[in-house]
Amino acid sequence: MAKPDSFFLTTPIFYVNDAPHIGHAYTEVAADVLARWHRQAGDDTWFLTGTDEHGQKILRTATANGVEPKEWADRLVESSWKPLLNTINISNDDFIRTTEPRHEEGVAKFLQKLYDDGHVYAGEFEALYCVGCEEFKPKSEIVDGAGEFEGQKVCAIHSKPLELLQEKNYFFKMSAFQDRLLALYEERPDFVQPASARNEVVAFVQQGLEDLSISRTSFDWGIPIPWDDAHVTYVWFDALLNYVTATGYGANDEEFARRWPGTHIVGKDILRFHAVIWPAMLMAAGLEVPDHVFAHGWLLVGGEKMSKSKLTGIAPNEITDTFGADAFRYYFMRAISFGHDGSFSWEDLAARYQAELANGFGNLASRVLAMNAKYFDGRVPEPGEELDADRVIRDLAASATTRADAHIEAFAIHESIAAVWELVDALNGYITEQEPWVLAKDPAQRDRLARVLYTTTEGLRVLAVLLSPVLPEATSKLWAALGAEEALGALSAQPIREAGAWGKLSPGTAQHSLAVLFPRIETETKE
RNA sequence: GGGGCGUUAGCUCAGCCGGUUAGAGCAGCGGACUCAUAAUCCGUCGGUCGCGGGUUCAAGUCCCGCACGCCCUACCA
Repeated sequence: MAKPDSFFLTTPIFYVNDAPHIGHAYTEVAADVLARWHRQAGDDTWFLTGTDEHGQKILRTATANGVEPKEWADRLVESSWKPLLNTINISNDDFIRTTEPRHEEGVAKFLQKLYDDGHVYAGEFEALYCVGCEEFKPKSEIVDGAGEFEGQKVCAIHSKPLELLQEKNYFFKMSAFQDRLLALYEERPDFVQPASARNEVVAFVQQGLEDLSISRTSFDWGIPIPWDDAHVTYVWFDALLNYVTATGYGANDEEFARRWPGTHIVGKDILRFHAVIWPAMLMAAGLEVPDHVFAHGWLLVGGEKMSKSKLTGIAPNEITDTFGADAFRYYFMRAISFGHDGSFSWEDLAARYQAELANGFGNLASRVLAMNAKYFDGRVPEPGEELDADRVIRDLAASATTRADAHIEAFAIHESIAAVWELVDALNGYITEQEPWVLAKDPAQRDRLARVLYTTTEGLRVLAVLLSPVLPEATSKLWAALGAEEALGALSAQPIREAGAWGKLSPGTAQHSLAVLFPRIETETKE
């Protein structure tokens, strides 16, 4: 059992053959925000991501490009996937590739363990095979034939009849875990989240589980089955194991005990692998099941699921080139209820950037620092007596911090940001009501002016900390401008759950000029 | 075929176990203010809560039916 404050978070590993699009980036950002929050809260955080590099598809494209599959994977990892993490500012602690020795050795150990314990047997895998595709087809790619193939099953891609073939495979006795899985979902209602995802999983398992074919012989780009090297491991079985092979399974017991079990963030399209197959595998191996499996929704573009085949796929840098990584992160985390499908549109992105980031938060920072510079020589003012209006802000800072943390704990990232944003809005309103520029004209109101600006400055300090997991770049600039870097140390070292405690910035602290955090972006003319 | 989800202001969405005149943000309109990235603040316009029945003193909120959209119904990562 990992320590109570252990927080091990994962994303699915990228299938290297894909082209990165905002769906991949969305998963990464969500996980990154959670990881950054927990890390800054002082939890023993470990954030893992990586790449899935085996399987027939990769072998095929590599061959088509005239290179070895490993070389092909190397190329894609370096040219596409690692740069993606950079583009959106992901703070992963580790990056595992399924072609690394630590993974291949771990998978072999895991398989051998299951085999030795009688969870694996040799059997016949019978399925419909497409000669055109040169592979067995999943049900989703099998359709009823028409015309001359009326009454037959045909390949969805080639529209040609499929052949029923057998292949000797090793099977994992997943069916034996049906009752234990159902008991798991029952006893731990938050194991699969959100509830809608849990319901689907329960309904699925209740229909009855079949055993899972976990080896292939028709190609060799994969991890060999330890006791029979004529077979390679089925890619999903291989891929899921990255979560434990990256944290020391079978190699570093201390590290493994420290990290596992973890929490998985996945897209709802691969929920079943993580909420059914994966826990069954772990049970068979005598390991703990994950803490949570959280399925997020899809990004909808024009009301449809985003996909590259429909030309709705958008590369993350198309957005970050114009709006920046912070805006990318903020937009998807704020505008979409985490766990639900969400609509993406350029109009909405641009509108929120303008209204919320530029006019709301960015401008707030500008006006406060400008007044400190103008009225207090660029230093944190020595505050006068606190009045009710000031106390309201202080209380809100504390309550927003508490609520934001609770929402993160519940994977409600959008709610967390909304709670923090109440402080942004309240500060803008407070400034307008207190009219510091009027106070500044009356020497008798000097203390009052100082209190008002002290309140807003502390408010900014709280915001910088609370928003740093979502807006790492902008908050870092703000932190430096507040003078907090010298006075309080690095932003990333500020305990986030205590951000709302008032009075951290001492009067007299020297501040610095702040470059515009979110510059206005000229509205593009639509063609 | 079976199962599940969704349908609330122009747009994107909140509305928990049914209970005062259905909410937010954005967009629109009017006003205030000037510290600030022509930004902020206030006010205001705007909804047959998909349709039809039913239960109830009371339904967006529970039940039944219908329409439209989407998802799942096992080995594509």
